[in-house]
Amino acid sequence: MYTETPTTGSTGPVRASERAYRQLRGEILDGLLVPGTGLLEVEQSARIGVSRTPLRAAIARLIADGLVAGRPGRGFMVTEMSVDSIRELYEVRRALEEHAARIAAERRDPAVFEALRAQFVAAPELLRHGDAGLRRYYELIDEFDLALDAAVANPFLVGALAGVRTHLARIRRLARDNPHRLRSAAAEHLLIVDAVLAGDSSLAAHATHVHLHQSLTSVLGTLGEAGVVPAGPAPRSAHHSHSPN
Amino acid sequence: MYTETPTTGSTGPVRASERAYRQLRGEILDGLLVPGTGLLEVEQSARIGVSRTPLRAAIARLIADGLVAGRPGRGFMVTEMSVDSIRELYEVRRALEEHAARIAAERRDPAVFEALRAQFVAAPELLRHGDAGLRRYYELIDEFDLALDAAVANPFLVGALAGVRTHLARIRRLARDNPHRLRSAAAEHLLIVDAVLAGDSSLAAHATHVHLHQSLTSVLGTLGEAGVVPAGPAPRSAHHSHSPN
DNA sequence: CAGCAATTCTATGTATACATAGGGCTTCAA
DNA sequence: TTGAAGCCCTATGTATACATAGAATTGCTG
Repeated sequence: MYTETPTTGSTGPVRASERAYRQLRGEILDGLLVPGTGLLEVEQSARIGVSRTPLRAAIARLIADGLVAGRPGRGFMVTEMSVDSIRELYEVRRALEEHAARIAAERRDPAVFEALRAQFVAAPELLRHGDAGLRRYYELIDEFDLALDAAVANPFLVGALAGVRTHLARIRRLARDNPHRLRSAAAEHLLIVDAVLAGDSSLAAHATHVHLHQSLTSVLGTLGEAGVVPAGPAPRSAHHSHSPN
Repeated sequence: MYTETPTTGSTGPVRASERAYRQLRGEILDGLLVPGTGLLEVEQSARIGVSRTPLRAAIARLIADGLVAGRPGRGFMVTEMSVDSIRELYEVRRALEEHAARIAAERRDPAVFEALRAQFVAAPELLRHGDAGLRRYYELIDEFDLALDAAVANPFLVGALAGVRTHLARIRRLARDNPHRLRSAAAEHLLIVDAVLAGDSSLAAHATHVHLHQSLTSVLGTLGEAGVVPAGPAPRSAHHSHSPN
């Protein structure tokens, strides 16, 4: 309460670069900044209300996240999400999440996954409660991811998964899940949770594989119906591509 | 010798931030900047010969790479490499490289891996030629990695692997490989190449698993002999940990 | 009318000056 | 002597002014 806002609560760091980063990232993930949009430093810094310096820091982080690509001389651009890149993303996601599920089954805290299990059992009911239920369902997915992260207890793996999930958020927005798919997904999640609870690492990995296969199939199906860019020139270099040598 | 050379050829971008990034990254990977070293902006910018602005950009990239961690208020620090973090790194590395090997076996260009095969067959001979041979051997490993990257043709996976390999370079420096281990490693690589050539994705994955297991065992053995930090407080967050929400 | 080249304009890259926050040290009091 | 409180100093965070490179446009020439 020393500044202007009384008590913002948990929003501790009010650094300008942090604000710029969160706003731009949110807008890209929400699709407000359409892929291909050129990000001009002066324009964006004026819009967000920060100087060019913190905005450059924000853009640097977005480039590291793979959400923004810098053209050689001319400006920056929100990266595209082609169907090919979605396939590629799921390829990495499978590798990481299968491994994470396998490890989680070995190291999990039973109490946490018992609680998750109960919620996934109730998920189909949840999905009958319109938009609010849908939001709650996605929160449940986030809790599941967090529980998995805590179980694997591996900063490298968690970091890699975080990078994948970033791009996943963009895809989730493109492909509007239908209720039927969501109910199936809940059942698949339940199986994974059960496997983790039982300490069955092999089943956890295979169930994750199946779930991601179904998820990708659904996403590609939705995108096939709608008019999404069918192939695209591929988003050069997903993560940071600063090759030092 | 990079500064005043008239035409360095392929080294196009002479941006100050790029120079600072490469120099700092190289020094961290080579162990010149000991883990735990505090990086002061003014000090480093004066030493490297750039202003604070490009140096901050360089540090931002190093943070994204996981080589540098920023303390809340007070400065930056070269991240530690504990034995635990090495185990964690190899856990991710196994997941990614097994998957990459599996995919490479399906999509590889036979000619490329034929050439690699010949070189790995000749590797044991190479390792009898002292330091020059050793350098050539490591170049061969790099060629192998590049061939794998080209075969998987997945920017996301390649990017994730690049991140892992960055940290691996630091470990490689800590754990001086003995000639016996290198000969075994060459044989293991040969098996992987053969599996990829044969299009046997399952064998490629399993051979990679075995190779990485042996590699980790060797590294941990070497570190056990020498006096390396046995556990450490774990390097908080390997990759970027800017949680937006 | 088409192609090439020079110029200009724009947006990034860099440097520096200023604001601010956090930590360490000193000093005073109990 | 020890504890705490306040001051100072240092290092990061931010803003702005300047340099520079690349691209598009426009004009000229064949």
